[in-house]
Amino acid sequence: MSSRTPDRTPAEPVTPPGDDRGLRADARRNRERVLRTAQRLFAAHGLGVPLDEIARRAGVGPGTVHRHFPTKEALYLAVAIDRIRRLVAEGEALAGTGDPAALFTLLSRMTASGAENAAVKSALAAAEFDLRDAAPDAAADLTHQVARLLDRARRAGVVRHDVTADEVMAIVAGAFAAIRHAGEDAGQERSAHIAGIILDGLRPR
Amino acid sequence: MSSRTPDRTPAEPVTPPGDDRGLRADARRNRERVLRTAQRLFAAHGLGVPLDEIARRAGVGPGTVHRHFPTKEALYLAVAIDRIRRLVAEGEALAGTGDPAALFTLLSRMTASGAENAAVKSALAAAEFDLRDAAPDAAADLTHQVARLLDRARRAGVVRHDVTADEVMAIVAGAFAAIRHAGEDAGQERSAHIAGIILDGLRPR
Amino acid sequence: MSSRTPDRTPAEPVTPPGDDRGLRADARRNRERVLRTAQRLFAAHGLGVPLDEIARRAGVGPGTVHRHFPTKEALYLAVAIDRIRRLVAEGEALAGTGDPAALFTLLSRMTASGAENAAVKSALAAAEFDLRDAAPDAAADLTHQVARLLDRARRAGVVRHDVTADEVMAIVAGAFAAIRHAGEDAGQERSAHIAGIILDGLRPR
Amino acid sequence: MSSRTPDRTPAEPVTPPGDDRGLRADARRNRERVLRTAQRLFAAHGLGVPLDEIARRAGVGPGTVHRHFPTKEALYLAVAIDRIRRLVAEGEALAGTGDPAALFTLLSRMTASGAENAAVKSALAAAEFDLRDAAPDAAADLTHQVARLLDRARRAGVVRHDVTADEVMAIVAGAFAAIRHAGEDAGQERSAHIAGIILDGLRPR
DNA sequence: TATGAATGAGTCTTCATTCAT
DNA sequence: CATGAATGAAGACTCATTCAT
Repeated sequence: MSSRTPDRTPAEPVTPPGDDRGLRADARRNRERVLRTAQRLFAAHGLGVPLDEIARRAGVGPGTVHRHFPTKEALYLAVAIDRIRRLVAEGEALAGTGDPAALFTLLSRMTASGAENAAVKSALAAAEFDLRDAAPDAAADLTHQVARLLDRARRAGVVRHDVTADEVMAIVAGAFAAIRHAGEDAGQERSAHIAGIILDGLRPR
Repeated sequence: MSSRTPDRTPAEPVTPPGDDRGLRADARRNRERVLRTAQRLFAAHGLGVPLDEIARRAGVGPGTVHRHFPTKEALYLAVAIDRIRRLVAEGEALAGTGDPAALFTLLSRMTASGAENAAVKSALAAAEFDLRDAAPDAAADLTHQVARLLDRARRAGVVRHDVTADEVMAIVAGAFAAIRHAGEDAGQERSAHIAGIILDGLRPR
Repeated sequence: MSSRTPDRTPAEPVTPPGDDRGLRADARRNRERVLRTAQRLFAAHGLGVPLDEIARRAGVGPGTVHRHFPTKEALYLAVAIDRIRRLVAEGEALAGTGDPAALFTLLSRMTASGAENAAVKSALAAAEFDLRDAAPDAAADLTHQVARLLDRARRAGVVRHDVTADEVMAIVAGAFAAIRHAGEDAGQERSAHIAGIILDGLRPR
Repeated sequence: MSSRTPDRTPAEPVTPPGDDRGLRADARRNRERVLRTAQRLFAAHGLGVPLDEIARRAGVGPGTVHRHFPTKEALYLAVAIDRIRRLVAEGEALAGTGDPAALFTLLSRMTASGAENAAVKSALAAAEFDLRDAAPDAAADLTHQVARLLDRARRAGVVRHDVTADEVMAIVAGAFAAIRHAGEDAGQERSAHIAGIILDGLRPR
């Protein structure tokens, strides 16, 4: 590349960056495709999906997967962290509204099923690896976000008092599992119903 | 049982037998050891534990594991079915008491953590294979048992009306996952608390 | 056994003995059943048949097979030697008739298909182990028998002169293989035809 | 070929390609090495040779063998099909010469021993798996080729009339077995002699 | 002695990771 | 940088052989 095109990079970080800053456009596109494909496949078939399969579905070679994610665990992590970042961002936005029931809105969104959340369901519910060990920062951010909303809800009297943010997180993970247990084919409505029942347990008696 | 009815079960083992009737004494002992070891290891480390590891820990050769459980899937199943059988038996006993809240007693027992239930947690929560496909009879028995108790609880007005037996099963699976998510080290009390919150969602508003 | 029944063993060796002299009646019967079953299964499915399968089909436990034939190779050998012994006996009988074409009669009988010879076909044709290494005596006996008949046929001018007994043996092995290649379902007639063509090659031009 | 026809095959490899077209140079080289090693070892020690041994001798890892031949059976097949392809090609060439005795030339070549044919000997003679089931096309091609030459030989009166192409194939298989039976160490001359005697059976009486 | 359960070395196969093209 | 072939350490499973009942 000639020195005539130096003005390209400074404008970059519009979208929340992963670890893909400073990559060539094609490299970034590949990283993104691998990440999305991995989310889809992990969610659908568990963490046992072969990397070669992910590479094939993403339309790249296995070597490319390893260039971006040096080990399989790194790919798990990237998938989970990516989802969590989005949830934290959502929580941030909800916190801005001042709604005392924002906690439930966030939790509902988290459990609202659909392909989008499948990866989180899988990653958290499967518990085959523990996010809190692997990506303490991201997990802490999310828990912290939840803690803020929980605090507010508590002050407004819309949530029971004997529950901690950690427990809320565990219960959300449980809701994921329940939905997943109800079956892939359960449908939005059924899933929402189940999640609703579980979240109802959080309301004051 | 009073000592007045000694002619009923003298030849019968006390615990409900698995598929191990008619085996030689040593074979039954080994089968049992493998099954227990598998429960423990699956619960602790997921379904990915090598069979050779299970064999080693059970103090037998890998061939012995295969004699009793021809494939790894057969071992998963045997573990899960064994646990479910016990739950069904518990449900049977509770049904006999006439307590209208027996449903919650059973669910609490199901979720009551401890090594004993760890395998069910793992087997159901992981959902890496679906019991309802693999052992329809055992799963149906359990659901049926739950349905009976749910019906009674409904008539007594101690459970919300908009929930089905299948949904209760899903919610229990969710509670397993939540407990598991809370961590191996969470302790009985904490686990019971989380399960309690989730089950509270089932009570009438 | 009391000393009052010492007259039993001397009368034994009426049928050509295997290695089963001095066995109890039931033990001998088991040995025989294993041998026949092995012949049948080796012929039908090759030397790879599991010993457990042979045991099961013979209606005995695997331990019993090993009592009589300490290794699998010992069983191969016993099967092959048994067949060869019978062929040598047949050759002996034919040699007594004085028929100059007795060689062809023997060879035809050897190739005459049917279950009876299947084991030899397998054992010789497969050549997965070499009889001449493993049971030099039996093989030498048979070759020697063939040599005698070959010599006589030669003197009568009914066989080509440029062929040795070893080559005749090889050609017979070839005929076995040809019949086997023609298919299990070929039928007596077809098999005889093929064997006939091959043996015709031995006649003087 | 004279130098006057250079425009026919410039871009074509000389040996008929297997399924290795379009492979990278190193991949093709490895595939070839595995194939040749497998031919050699199958011929020398039967189909029971461990894949790991083949890999080791070929100087590749076991995974590489599986990349090219996903199962062991696929490797058997590839070996056998490769040999048959060459024989069909030879038959094709011989058919072009117009020689009425071309059948015998082809059969002699087929039976001509040496390392080259060892694999076919093994594959056909062992009959542990049936080519006609596994690779009907290749086997049919060869039989068809033989049928053509047989027909021509019959019209020229150099072969007996009561023999079919299938029987010729069986007899060739028998000749393989006979040669093999005569021993690895028999030498070209001895092998040719035995094969000659067997093929003589095909000539008119 | 017969049985059949147990053993454990050995087999095929998979797949995360490395490296030549 | 991307590709995809190669690697090789496991993993599930088989089966000849041994040994307790």
